[in-house]
Amino acid sequence: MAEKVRVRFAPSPTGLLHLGGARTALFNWLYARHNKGTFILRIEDTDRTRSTEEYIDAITEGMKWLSLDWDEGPHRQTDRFSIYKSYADKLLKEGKAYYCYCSSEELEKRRQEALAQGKSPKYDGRCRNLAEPVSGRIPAIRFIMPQEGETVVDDLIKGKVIFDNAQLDDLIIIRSDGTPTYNFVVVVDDVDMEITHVIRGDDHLNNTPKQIHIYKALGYRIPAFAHLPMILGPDKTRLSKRHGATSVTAYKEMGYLPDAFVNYIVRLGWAHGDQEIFTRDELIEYFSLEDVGKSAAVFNPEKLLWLNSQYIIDSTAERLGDLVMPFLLKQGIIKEGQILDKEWFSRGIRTLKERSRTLVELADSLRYYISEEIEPDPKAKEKFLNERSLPYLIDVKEALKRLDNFIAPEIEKTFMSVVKKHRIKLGEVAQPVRVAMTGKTESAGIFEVIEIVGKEKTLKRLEKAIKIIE
RNA sequence: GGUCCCAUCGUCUAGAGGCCUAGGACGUAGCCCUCUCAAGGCUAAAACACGGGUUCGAAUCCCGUUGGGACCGCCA
Repeated sequence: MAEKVRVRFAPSPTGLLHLGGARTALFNWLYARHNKGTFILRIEDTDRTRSTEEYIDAITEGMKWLSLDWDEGPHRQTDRFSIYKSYADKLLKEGKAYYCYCSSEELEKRRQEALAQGKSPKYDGRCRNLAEPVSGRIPAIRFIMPQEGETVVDDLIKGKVIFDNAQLDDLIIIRSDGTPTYNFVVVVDDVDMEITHVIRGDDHLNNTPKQIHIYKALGYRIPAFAHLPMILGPDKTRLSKRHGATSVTAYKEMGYLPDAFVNYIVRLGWAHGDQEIFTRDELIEYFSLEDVGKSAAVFNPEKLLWLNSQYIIDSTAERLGDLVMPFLLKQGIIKEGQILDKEWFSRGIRTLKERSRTLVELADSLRYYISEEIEPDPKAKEKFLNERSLPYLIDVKEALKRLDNFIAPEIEKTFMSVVKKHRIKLGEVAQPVRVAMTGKTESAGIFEVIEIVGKEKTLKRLEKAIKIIE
């Protein structure tokens, strides 16, 4: 390895950071970290009408949430227009580019006609050999593509891909308004930033031969390419808004842990034997482009949910406590400034870790520990808070009232005495009590719930349930 | 329409010609555990798209078919 690896993630700020972008960023980041190289963030905002500051913030925030830290940037292409201009002038002077006076309306019309006739809608090169400027028109600048021979893209993932140059057309590198276009700036920037490996989605594979010719015209060495397969929605089409949540921010808000999310998307197109769960360090150690698959992957929310639950189980109660706080606030379970006893809070979380798949679910369960009052779910109330369970509830309440050592094992003993007295199964008393305590038919172990809720609130909740029945 | 890419259980994937009676994971079903729900454990159903080659031998190599996807902008 003679040369230091330099890679970049180059999103256009025309939307939030989506799944596919996040994975492209992740693979670039992993490649850089694995090879002790440099990871650069570059904002491709040459399309000024669609790019916004808000989206730039959203993208960097998404990356921060995933802990994908960059070493250089964010560079912004709008800050670099003079660089592109000078390269374009150079090409013009060397006869490798020319002014094109066709209007976008004319171009669009010709394109539609060609398509309608089933022909390839490529530019016919009519301005290529113009002797005189067309007066009254502001020209765009086109790059001259070779029309013969073939271009080979030697891709690290797809292998050798051969393109016929005859299908390439002279592409616009500078618009008539003077702004540069994507296929041009991407090359200039990758050259200027000394990018060694271009790792991006395979929707760019067809652009690559054009870019290779620009590299050549500029007299630069061509970087290595690695085209990542797409991530598709459940209907196997490209992931888009209609597939529901596609931005990383949405997953943050749904209560996913960033490490679980990263673990999920890294396995879309990459594998390391049979291993499913990886620490960040393992990812960096194992990651290799050779292990990236060629075929597109369908996004599967169920598996992400499972991974998230595994990450929750493996997290400490203290960390989960910090993570769940914003959700408790948002779900109205605690108020701003409300202070919870740390030890008590962690105990509660420990009982809920393995039954919460997301932080939203965890917060929701925490409600029955934290809230003063419990509103029983109507169905649960109907099924368990009735005449039949009334005597059990009364006996449990009375027994607990007499209990001083209010800890789970002692609470269990009081339940067993009620069970013995009525010759019933534990479930017959546990379920009504659960509904009284949590409002639901499922929860953490009932003795632990009672211990954590505490004697005072427990008695209140039982009394309330008894009152409901009577 | 043209060009390019891709093809193993429903989904993510392991698989570099014999270790494959095709492995793991999610999901699904059943059982165990059990105060509920989970978690955990065990078990089951579930795939090499199809057709030709090459080879002693093919999920693996080649060709074709079919199917899916991406791109063909003064978007990126």
